[in-house]
Amino acid sequence: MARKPSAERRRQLTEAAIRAMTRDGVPRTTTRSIAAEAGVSLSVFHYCFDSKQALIESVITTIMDHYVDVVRAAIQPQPTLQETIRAGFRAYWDHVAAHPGEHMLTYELTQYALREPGFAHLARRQYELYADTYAGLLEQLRETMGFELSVPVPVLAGYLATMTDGLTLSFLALGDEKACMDIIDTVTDHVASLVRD
Amino acid sequence: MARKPSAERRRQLTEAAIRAMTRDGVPRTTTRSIAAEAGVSLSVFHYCFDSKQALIESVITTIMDHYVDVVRAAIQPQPTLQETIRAGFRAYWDHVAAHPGEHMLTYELTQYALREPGFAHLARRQYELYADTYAGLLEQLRETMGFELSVPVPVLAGYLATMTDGLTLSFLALGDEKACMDIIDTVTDHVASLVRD
DNA sequence: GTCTATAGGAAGATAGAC
DNA sequence: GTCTATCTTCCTATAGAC
Repeated sequence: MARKPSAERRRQLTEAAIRAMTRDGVPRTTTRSIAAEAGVSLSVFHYCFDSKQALIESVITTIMDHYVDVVRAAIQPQPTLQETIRAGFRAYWDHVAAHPGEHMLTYELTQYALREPGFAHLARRQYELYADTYAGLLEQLRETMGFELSVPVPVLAGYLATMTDGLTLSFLALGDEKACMDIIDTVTDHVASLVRD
Repeated sequence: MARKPSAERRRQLTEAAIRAMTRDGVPRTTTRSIAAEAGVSLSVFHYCFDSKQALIESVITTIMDHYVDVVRAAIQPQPTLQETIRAGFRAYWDHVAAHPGEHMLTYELTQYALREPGFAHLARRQYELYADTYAGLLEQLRETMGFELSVPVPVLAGYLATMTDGLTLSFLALGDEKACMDIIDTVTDHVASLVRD
């Protein structure tokens, strides 16, 4: 195999791990299967990462960045807040339907982080990031569109983040897209009712 | 060890498995640790269950029954729908705060069921049960209190189930009880606004 | 039904040559 | 930096005596 600098190998192994975990689930993904997916031998793995734990930490931070990009890309300002929320949910939803395994993986990694001693801060950061991303977008919309909310921005952001999370999980378990759309409609109507011009 | 009928041993092992999984997480719980927790030898385990998979199926169905009991016990009719929802969330919340590990376990088992071939129906049944439980309670309240809703009962039930699920996960990751209460207040206000006498 | 003992394999991590 | 070969440990599951 061609010699590569360690940093690039680490990226390569992290991406391979994400593919393997998406396909097989976190508990069934072994260092061997990751090395095979990356096309390198097992000892290359341990040359680049001190342990499997160290790789998983790299996977978690990488996945989190991907996830925030998805949410950020989904939310594009529309004429009204209600339309923005609805379009945002819809765009996010297309991503979930197209890549369910990736979203399932985020839940598995959250569970892993909550169980593994010393990893709890990663789960916390993940959920803070969700809420902060929504809060930033709401704040931005509030300024450009000039409306007021009858609920503090951080509370509404937490509400939307929680809703997104619950809906995704429900869809992964039930696969009932229509039920999710009905709920999204209820939520968007609710958000619209919180706007005061 | 005293001889016991197989059915009782199965119950004993299932309860021991739930304790071990709550403590150690699903992936780290081995047949050995379960047998040890139950105070029996490893071969007793395999005498009662064909495989580890068979035991986990027993664990999932048992946990689901427990969970529905918790939700059902939490929701007691109050003078108004809003108060009922609020009191229900609060009672459910006390259970989550008192037994976070148990609730974390339900998510781990959902993930397990979604990944394991032939177990997907268990995850689906679990989420159907959540929604059906809420729908039954809403229907019951609607009849005894005589109100109408501007949203179909199944949709509102799905909304509440999704919200419960998302909130629980958020609490497990962040541990921010106040943020959850703020969101619950927003939700209860929302539900109240859907009532038409 | 319950036990001890063990088969048989797969996991994470390392050794040492190149 | 990368390889093959191996160490050590732990797993699920079974065999066979009592």
